[in-house]
Amino acid sequence: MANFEYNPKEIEKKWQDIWDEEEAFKTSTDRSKPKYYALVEFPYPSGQGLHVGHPRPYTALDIISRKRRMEGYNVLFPMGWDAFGLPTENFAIKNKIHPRIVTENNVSRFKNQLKSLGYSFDWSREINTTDPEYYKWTQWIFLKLFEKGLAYKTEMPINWCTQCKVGLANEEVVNGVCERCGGEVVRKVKSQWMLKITEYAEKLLNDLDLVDYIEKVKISQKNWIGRSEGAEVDFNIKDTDDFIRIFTTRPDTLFGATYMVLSPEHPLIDKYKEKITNYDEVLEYREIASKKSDFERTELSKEKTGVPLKGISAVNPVNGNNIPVWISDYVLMTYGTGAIMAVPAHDERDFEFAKKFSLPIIEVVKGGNVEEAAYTDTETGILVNSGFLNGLEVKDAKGKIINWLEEKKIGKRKVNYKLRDWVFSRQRYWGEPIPLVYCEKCGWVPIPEEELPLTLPEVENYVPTETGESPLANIRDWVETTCPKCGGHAERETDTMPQWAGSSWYFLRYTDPHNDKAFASKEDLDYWLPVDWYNGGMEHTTLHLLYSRFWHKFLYDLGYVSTPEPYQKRTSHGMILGENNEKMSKSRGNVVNPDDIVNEFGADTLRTYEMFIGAFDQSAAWSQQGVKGCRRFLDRVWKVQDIIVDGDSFSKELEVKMHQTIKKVSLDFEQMKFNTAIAAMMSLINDFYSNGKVTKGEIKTFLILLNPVAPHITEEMWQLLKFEGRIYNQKWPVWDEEKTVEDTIEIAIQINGKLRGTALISLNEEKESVKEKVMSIDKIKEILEGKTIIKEIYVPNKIYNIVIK
RNA sequence: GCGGGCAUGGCGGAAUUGGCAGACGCACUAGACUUAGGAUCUAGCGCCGCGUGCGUGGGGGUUCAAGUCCCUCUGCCCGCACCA
Repeated sequence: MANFEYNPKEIEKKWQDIWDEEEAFKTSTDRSKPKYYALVEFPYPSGQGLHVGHPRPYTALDIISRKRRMEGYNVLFPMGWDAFGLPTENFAIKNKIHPRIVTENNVSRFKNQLKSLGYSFDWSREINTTDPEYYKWTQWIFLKLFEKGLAYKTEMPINWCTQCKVGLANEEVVNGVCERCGGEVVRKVKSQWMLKITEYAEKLLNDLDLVDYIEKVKISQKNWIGRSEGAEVDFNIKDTDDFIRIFTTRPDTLFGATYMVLSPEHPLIDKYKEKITNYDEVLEYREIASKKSDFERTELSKEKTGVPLKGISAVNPVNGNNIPVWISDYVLMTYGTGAIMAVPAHDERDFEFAKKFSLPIIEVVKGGNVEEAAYTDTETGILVNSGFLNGLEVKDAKGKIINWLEEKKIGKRKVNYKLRDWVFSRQRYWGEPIPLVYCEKCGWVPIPEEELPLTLPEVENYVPTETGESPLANIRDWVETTCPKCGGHAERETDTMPQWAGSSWYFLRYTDPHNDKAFASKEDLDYWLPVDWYNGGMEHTTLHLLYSRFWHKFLYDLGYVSTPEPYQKRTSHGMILGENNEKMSKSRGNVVNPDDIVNEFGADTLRTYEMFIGAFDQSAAWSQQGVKGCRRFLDRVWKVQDIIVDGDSFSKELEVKMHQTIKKVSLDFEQMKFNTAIAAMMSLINDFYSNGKVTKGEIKTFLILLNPVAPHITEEMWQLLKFEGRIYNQKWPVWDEEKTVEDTIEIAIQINGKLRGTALISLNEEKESVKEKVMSIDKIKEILEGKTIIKEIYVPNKIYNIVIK
């Protein structure tokens, strides 16, 4: 029958064209169907093209999407391009090609590659963050944030990449170097646009309860937000009316505070420069600290450094003791109040500092030896040396001292977050222009909505200026403009937005991508949101997820979207490593190009292998041999055509196996256990061959099960076997639970827990009758000879265990 | 340092509530078909001293029964990293 070879090259192109022509995967406008929104992270179209890591999540959700369509859902499964960003710009600078052209080329390459893999994306909804029709709305959302006071400009030390000459968010600094280029990062003070994500800290944390994210994603969100409860306490600066406000999570240890530490940047230092007798020394320390990158600050942490503020002392409010004030870079200006009370007896960092500078250590919680090490246990300790707190447990002491502080109005209960506001400025060309102008008279003024998008001007040169200004700053006729408010002279903001901007709301645009009246219509947003299943890499689980949740919540508060959370479910895929078990990279020479796999083996083989390679959420090493095995499987699927016989139902021999496989594949797909689902299908194919024949009913079901994984070969066979219509719009098969179990079962016979034989029994056979069978087996009789049976345990349909002495 | 994850044949990896460890694939071995085989098919394939033997990183425990539960130790991977 199959007198021709399986030829993926031919059939894959053929079916991709047919699907396009038939608009097979175009999202339906039929609102009567239940909706399903499946989302994968849209790629950054790099110059390298697709690598084999990309298809892993795409294939996974393509499988889910194809299955959902067969289950009767109206499915939205879109794709687009996160195309602003540094690599494109750097490439453009180097090769003197406009980044728009570079982007176009990269996108077209990526798109061809994705198309060759047969994904069921609705390409009519393709979006591109660099398209003015798209970034118009990115700018629009920014203006809303500005309008609501959530965008502000401030002078602040930022991480400055000396190589890219660009400001980086904390998150983009990895191990002290620039995440993208690996260049040195130093601190530099610049005026920056910031977004007040901290205002949403509590909601971003609490609403994690509303969603179904894998646990490790929730944990990383929580850690990043970093909520901690404690108190703010004011310490009087002796002989002044000023106070040093500190934040502590251990107000119970207040009696043990023997000195204070300010961050080197703390403003009170300037205020009291007259009083500080060693001010030169202080300035010198501050200078050194500011030059250090965050990385150096932490790297050199083995040894604490600091300078006392001579001439200044503070008063511990609980006991009136005078205590010295120091500055040290282990106290960060960006957390809490930039100042701490130091309790060396019960904080490791303070302990280390106190030991180095011979500062007093007072034990206030019993349980350790505070001469040897800080005692930080909060569960068991009892307060000592602490006046009215003596004898209390830590948790009770905390409550009591906070009440006391609040009564005396020298402190209050306080919640702090590690999360900081989002640095939203980039001094770069290839990003969304920030749609604000600065007017001497009116200050920062948004450009009118009808003038959006504010497009990027054409420039000769994309290199940032030496001073760190964006290249836009050099285009005077773009910069110079009039104030929309007063009509006077004004200048445009020349910073652009970070790459995170466009990806913070792209999932909303997919619901209505061509709308020119709104970022998406309320109707489409209401129907499609939330995203039912969002899969992406672990590397995006903190930032992208947090940022896009923030924007979504902001739009929710404004009434534009109707769900408090954007993504109902979030899963994560593991990385694909090279054959040598190392991360794939050019320099390691272990990169596998998906095009080569498609050419040699076919897209269906690539898809099958990517899903078979191992547990979806774990990293897995590529194996060319493994790819071959999957191709061999598809060859065997193809050749099954030789043994097909008539019959719409399942044969008696295979009925149970068929139902078991339908069940296994259906459930495994849902749990992203693609590897075992494919294993089950391989096993079924093996059974087809050992059975010597397959009915049309069996092959039909098999092809539908395999279709989400290998859509081309199954579509082709469906046609060759003259089944009706297209496989892509068949119904997903259902299993009959009763038919998933054989009526004859082999059980294990154990003696003292060790396997000593097996017996065939009928399903749910009574213990007595099973016992008879077991006791009649020669080998069992032999072992039992002369022994005493103490106990017999029968687990129905599983084991029969005899305990003897 | 803190948080999370992992450890099973030669390799990738399977194993509901504890219930026949090693599904499925790769590699390997033997045979068949062949001028040929890096194609295909058939069979075998955890280890050894071949036993009433041993075996899921090491040690201990609970249980009739442990990869799975508890205690403890070791090693690897990924986040975060002076967050008061």
